[in-house]
Amino acid sequence: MAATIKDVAKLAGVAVSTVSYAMNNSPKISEETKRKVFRAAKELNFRPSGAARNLKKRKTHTIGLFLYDLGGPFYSQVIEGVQEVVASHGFNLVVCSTYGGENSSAHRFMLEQFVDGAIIMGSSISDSLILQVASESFPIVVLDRELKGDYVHNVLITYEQGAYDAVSHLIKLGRRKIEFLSGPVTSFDNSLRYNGYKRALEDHGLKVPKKISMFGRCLEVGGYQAAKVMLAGSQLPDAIFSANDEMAIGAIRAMAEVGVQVPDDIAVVGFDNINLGPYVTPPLTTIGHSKYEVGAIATQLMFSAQREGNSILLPTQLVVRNSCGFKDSVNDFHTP
Amino acid sequence: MAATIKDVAKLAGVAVSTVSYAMNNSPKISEETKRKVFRAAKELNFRPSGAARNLKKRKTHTIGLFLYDLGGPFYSQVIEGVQEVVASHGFNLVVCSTYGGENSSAHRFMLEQFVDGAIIMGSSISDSLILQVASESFPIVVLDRELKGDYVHNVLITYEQGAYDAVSHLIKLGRRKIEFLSGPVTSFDNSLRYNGYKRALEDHGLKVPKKISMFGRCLEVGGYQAAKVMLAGSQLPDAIFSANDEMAIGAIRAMAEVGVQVPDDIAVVGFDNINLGPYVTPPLTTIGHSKYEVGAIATQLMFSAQREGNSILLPTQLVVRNSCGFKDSVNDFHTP
DNA sequence: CCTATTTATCGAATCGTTTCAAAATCCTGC
DNA sequence: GCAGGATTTTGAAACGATTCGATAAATAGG
Repeated sequence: MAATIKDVAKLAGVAVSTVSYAMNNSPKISEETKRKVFRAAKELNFRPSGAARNLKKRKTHTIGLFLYDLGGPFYSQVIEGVQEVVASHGFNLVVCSTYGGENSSAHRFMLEQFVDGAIIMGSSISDSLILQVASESFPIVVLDRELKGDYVHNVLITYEQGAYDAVSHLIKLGRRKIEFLSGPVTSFDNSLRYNGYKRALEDHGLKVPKKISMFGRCLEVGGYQAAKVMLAGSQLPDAIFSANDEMAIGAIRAMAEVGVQVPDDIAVVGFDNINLGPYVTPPLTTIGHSKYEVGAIATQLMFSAQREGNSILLPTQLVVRNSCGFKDSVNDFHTP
Repeated sequence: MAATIKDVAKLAGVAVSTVSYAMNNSPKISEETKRKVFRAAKELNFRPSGAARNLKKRKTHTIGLFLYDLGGPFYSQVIEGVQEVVASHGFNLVVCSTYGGENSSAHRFMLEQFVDGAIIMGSSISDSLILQVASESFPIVVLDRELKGDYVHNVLITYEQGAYDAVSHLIKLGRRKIEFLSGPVTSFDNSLRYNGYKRALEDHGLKVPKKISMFGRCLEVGGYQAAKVMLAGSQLPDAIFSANDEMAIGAIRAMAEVGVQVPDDIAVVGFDNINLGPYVTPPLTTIGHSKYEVGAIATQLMFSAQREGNSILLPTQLVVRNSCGFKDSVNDFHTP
């Protein structure tokens, strides 16, 4: 099998501890001995066992980023932010999925202390597990919920305000009958968006229609189907506020199919400002937030090693494009 | 600190080995003792150390997926394919970046045997390292190059043929002066695409123009800039074959800005069939390949545990949309 | 009732490193 | 040439689980 430090020691004619020091480039070891050790190590193709090292040091030098669904387009920028900061600290980063509940890789890694810290997004890891494992040697940052506890930090986004802004924008443009295209009702993010939507309507003296249910996952096809159902109804709204861009795009497709004009007949505003937004017809008005920053800040928070849970709130911006019927782009921060 | 198996043993009044057996639900242990042990474990909030387990078992039960850039939109479906198959084997999956060469997480994980197998995509992990570490207990699948060795498998895609098909399609539609928008010249994928392009031109008796260099990374903005340079030249081509969709989309944007009509003036064909393709104006004709399948098959290959390196070749398909001037969609397999 | 057999538990060795404290070796100045 | 300090090297004890073989306890058969 693979050579161990013992084999190297034997071949180099020194003690095991000497090899260890040499491999770690300790100044205690003379240059000559180091050379001998390196030569032996190379000859045996020696590679130190991470498992043994981790066990002895009780550290893994690795941070975990736990996401529900690794494939999601939304995540990629968050990942980049995390990656960058983790690397700048000289740590390793592993990204893994929380899909599968108790049996997910993420779950196991948290329990078995495979990582020295975690950034968690997209639920499916319970609050209680997080509170159970968070500690000085295992700080945790959650991105998708408010959770207080020692060594548990939050990075949140002003989703409620963002939704408020989106809907206010629609109202300002003269829309009165604005429906909400909802994501999964259990989602914290979704309910914030709904609250903002509701508050905006109420503040402007409009009555709040009943929620539109959505079909399947919170994706393009869900928006498509929801819009189809809506279009089959009697009273069409004059605007739709969608809990995310994917669904908004699906809704636009559904409307295009039956000849409903966006934005002339119905205005649409999405949420998240995904890359696709500027490319659809009409280009999607949406609420943006800086995903890279979320990742980067979350990671910094994790490394800050404070006991008391910190909570950071990041802003959203209205990104005006065409789908709401207001052509002059005010602050289109993602023109491709 | 965290409780160890020893503490549990003491509290439960049994031997360490008994706790171990109990925690692993061995039938050797009586139900009563198990209950005692579980109670003690819960009370101490005991969580077994993965590092210790890995060391003793010399297995991590984890597969690594090593990508250059975790954020890439292209990867997400590959990741899903891998994730699914890995999970179906009851293994953990970690995704990590090869960015940073010797210091990348991926590099360290390979050396330190943090994973029991690896799927590698996007170079930056050298052939020699792969050959060095591949073994019966560490099978490797590479997705981006041809590499032969024991326990090293390849999953390749008929990129050359795909490019040939794309260019032939353009020629069939009457285009004669077809330029190539190149990705990084060092890339294996890119050179296959170039070869297919060249062969198609030659087979049809057309002369091969000199390559268009590209600017920056192989992204939308690279295509945009390259097209700008091209448009500034005297002799415009009547078609562009782009090494990937992102650059094709950038090129289309550049042309739209100066009033060059796609596809009337210049036809454009991309490569990869990314999600964005159907949404741009005009919808992008491209060469598709099944990314999910690549991931799934690669993973199966990895678990197959064969010594002799296997090589699997997956096909590409021409996806006709509008950007090449042929409206009737023949086999648009990604209508959203 | 005693041996034979099964069933439960235990002790100790082990996985491959790190690291402390002790031992060995090397200097340096007198 | 040697005491005493600095420098190198070493041995052994961890780290926290698993697992083999041995022991102890329970059950069964005659």
